[in-house]
Amino acid sequence: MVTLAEVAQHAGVSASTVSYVLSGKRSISAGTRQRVEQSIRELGYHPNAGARALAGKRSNIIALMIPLRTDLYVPVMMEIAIAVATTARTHGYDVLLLTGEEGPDAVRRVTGSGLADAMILMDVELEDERLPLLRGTDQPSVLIGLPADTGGLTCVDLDWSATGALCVEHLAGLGHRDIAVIGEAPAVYERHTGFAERTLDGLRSAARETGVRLLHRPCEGGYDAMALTLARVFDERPATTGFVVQNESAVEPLLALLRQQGRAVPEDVSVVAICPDQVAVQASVRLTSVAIPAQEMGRRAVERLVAKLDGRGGDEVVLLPPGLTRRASSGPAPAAS
Amino acid sequence: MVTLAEVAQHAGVSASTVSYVLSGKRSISAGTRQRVEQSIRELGYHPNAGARALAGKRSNIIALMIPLRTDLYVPVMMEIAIAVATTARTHGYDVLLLTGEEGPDAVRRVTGSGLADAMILMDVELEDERLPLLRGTDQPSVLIGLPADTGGLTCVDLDWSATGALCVEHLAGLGHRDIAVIGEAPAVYERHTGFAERTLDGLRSAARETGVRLLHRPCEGGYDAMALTLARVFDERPATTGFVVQNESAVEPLLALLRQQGRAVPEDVSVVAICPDQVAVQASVRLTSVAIPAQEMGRRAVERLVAKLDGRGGDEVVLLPPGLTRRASSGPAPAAS
DNA sequence: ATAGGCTGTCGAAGCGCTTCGACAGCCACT
DNA sequence: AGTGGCTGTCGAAGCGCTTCGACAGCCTAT
Repeated sequence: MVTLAEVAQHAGVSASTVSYVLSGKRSISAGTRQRVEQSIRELGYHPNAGARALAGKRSNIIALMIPLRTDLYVPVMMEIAIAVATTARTHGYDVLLLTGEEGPDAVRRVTGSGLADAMILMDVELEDERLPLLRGTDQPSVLIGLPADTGGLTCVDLDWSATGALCVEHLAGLGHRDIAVIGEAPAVYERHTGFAERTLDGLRSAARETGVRLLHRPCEGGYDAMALTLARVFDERPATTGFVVQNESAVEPLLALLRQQGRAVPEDVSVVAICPDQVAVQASVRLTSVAIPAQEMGRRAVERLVAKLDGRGGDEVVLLPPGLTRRASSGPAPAAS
Repeated sequence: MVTLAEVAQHAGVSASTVSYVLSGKRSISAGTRQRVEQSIRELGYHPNAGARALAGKRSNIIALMIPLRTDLYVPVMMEIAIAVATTARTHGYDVLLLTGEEGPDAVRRVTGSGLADAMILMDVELEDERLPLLRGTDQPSVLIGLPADTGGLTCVDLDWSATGALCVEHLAGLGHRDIAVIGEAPAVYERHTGFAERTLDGLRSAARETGVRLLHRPCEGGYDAMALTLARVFDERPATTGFVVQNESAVEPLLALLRQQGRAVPEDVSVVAICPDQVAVQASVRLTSVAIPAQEMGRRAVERLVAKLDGRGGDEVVLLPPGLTRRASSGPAPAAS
């Protein structure tokens, strides 16, 4: 293991000079700088992370807490995690992966041990038990997701309410009067996940404003669950011509079932999905959809966090505006039969 | 921030005594131990990670390098990552998330800086450029996946070759003579990802032994790509009655297309998938499948790694035996028409 | 009664780095 | 020529922990 002192000796300067070359916190003459940099390269020096954290009082590590569950759209989580990791690296930070398993204890542990300088929390519930801890510490944090009370917190999320509204407005604009919403699994609503409830709010208020009828049904993913749900929908509202799907593992089953029932998309029934673009494009019918900007969310979260670590900017709620892309799955409502 | 010294003072002992209570490396009288533990609790003490790493020469962090790409089955990666994180925690380790982006540099950085004590690499290619570095360092590592040359390396993986063989044997045993393999995206084969090539080997040698004809076609995920591939398959081998699918995002499209063409599963055509159980169960036809034991792989990788860190056990290749679960998508080959 | 061996605790050194204050040398003013 | 202000470099003091050697006190075997 090469140490600072060895580099210093090799370059013929003192250890502190090498340190200042590395950090840029004091001016160094061009000649000295070059000699030091040369020595660093020749010796293959890497600063020791522990020593750095100890002396500098910051670890240059960001903790990312991901959900343990896999009932929510996993690729989105993964994409966020990857975006967080790569963005963090561009700012000189590494990412520590925490699972939801430890719960609030993880927050205490990380805060207390100085393992990480800051944290990003995913899968935030409306009344999340980790929030009091976050408010009670001076360690910066960013939530991906919106709790009920955002006071004193920094959050980044898609504007789910606007997302819901957008879907309804699109369908209403095409003349659909009866819209069914295929939602996430019941468990997601039961634990009061913010995005699910907010989407619902947006859907409902847009329905009210445009005067369309809305039927919301949670749905586990998969073919069988979807079949049951769909049967119930048409049972209760035979005139349904528009679907909004928020559960990605219900998308393909829904399309298959509609096909099977002889309902053409988009001639008889229109479908709007809330899902990553990749899913929308790969489906058996290219889906009109509102994208979930996973990368953007991860990137923005890190950027806000780094800003806070640098003492720039304070608490803030960043809501990304949704965008609807029209593809082949939505069209004018059929004439009433 | 509470320090060791403060705990020591509070408990009326020396700092080293507190340290020994924490580490258990020297015997401590019951009374002293209790007083110290009491003080730790009262003060809410957490050892400082940086200081610990510096003095103890180990960070208690495991680095996990996940692929940046998302053309491979993402939920599997995610499940592995989560399993790694939770298993690591039970052994007292945290997990640092590295993306493939930095490539070999990440290995150098982590090794050189003492950021992590060991690393786990995912998405290993047959001739991976990170391998020489791994062999050249004394930092323990485990690969999830199998490179061409496993000398001096520890690897954990599903036995893909046996997996392929199992699929063919199952179909051959049911009387199928013409089998089509729907593989991963072409890019996966082009970069010589071990698991894809090994599966193919297993499929081929089992085909040779059972005397069935095999047609292998790489396939991007999604409906359109699958439609093209399927058309080609039936064009070249009209008598095909068995399918092995290794690309999870091709599973549902395949089923939909077969249905659309009036080919009943499993009466006319049998399908065996290589995918996580969840996918097999959620599909529109409950799929006969060989499971990808993502959790198991993550867990085993950490356990091997911890063993190496503890000086137990050396290099070793752990191949998990595949298991085929018969569900509704496979049955006897139809009588030749 | 004495030597030897345990057990439990302490003090001090040191891990590799950052950062503060000191200061030598130089320039540009008076 | 003298003062003041820069600029670039250095030495030393820690950061909070682990670990080594020392040793006091006690018990057992002779």
